Amino acid sequence: MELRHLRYFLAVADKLSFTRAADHLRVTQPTLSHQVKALEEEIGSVLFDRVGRRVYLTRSGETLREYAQHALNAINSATTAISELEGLTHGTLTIGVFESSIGDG
Amino acid sequence: MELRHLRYFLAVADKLSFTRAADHLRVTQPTLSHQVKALEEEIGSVLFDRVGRRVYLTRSGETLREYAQHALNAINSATTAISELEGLTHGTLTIGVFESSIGDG
DNA sequence: TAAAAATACTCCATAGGTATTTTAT
DNA sequence: ATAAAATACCTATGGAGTATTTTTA
Repeated sequence: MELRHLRYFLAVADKLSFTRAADHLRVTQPTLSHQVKALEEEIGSVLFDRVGRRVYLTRSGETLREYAQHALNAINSATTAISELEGLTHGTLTIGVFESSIGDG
Repeated sequence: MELRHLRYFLAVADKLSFTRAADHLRVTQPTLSHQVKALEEEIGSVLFDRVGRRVYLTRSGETLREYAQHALNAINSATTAISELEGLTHGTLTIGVFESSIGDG
């Protein structure tokens, strides 16, 4: 399982449509269908009921949706936190320049 | 970013050694070095200080370690929860068979 | 000089695309 | 007849490997 699978799965769970989710993700519908199917096969559980053209989450799908959202939230938090760390480093450097300019005049 | 990056990163963070982490993950050391470097470039932050042969986590690395562990824990919880759902389905079927055998004898 | 990380390259597995078919409205 | 998902097939990106170099303890 990779984050790609979770991102694709969540888009379909959100739109309840492979076509609209694919459009949103800027990938093609067959790519999305294939990746979601691969995920279902890997975890050994069907995530969506394909009833005609309509798509619904199964119990497994609803369960995965919650945990997958938590996982992606954690990753977003990580990148934000690291950006802030990097930002602080820049901030410190900027203050150093500012202070030396005070000493000069 | 993919889960592979996080799994590899966490292994190095745990062992503080690319060689031993690679051995643990059953991949080669160059593969691991390359993937960790790709992760560092993607998030725009160095995750490990390579001091000679020694490897230490940077502040960014320590930060990512926490969030990455949360993300992977969520995914483990998801697969466990879904397995239990699938297990329950099996259990229900088994009970059905048991009940019909009571009716017959 | 030995041990570990980085680099250079090669290969192939697979993500993603196009074309088409299937299936319900 | 139409719209959406599935399937078949193809391409090419990049993940992973082998060989080697660099570095330092």
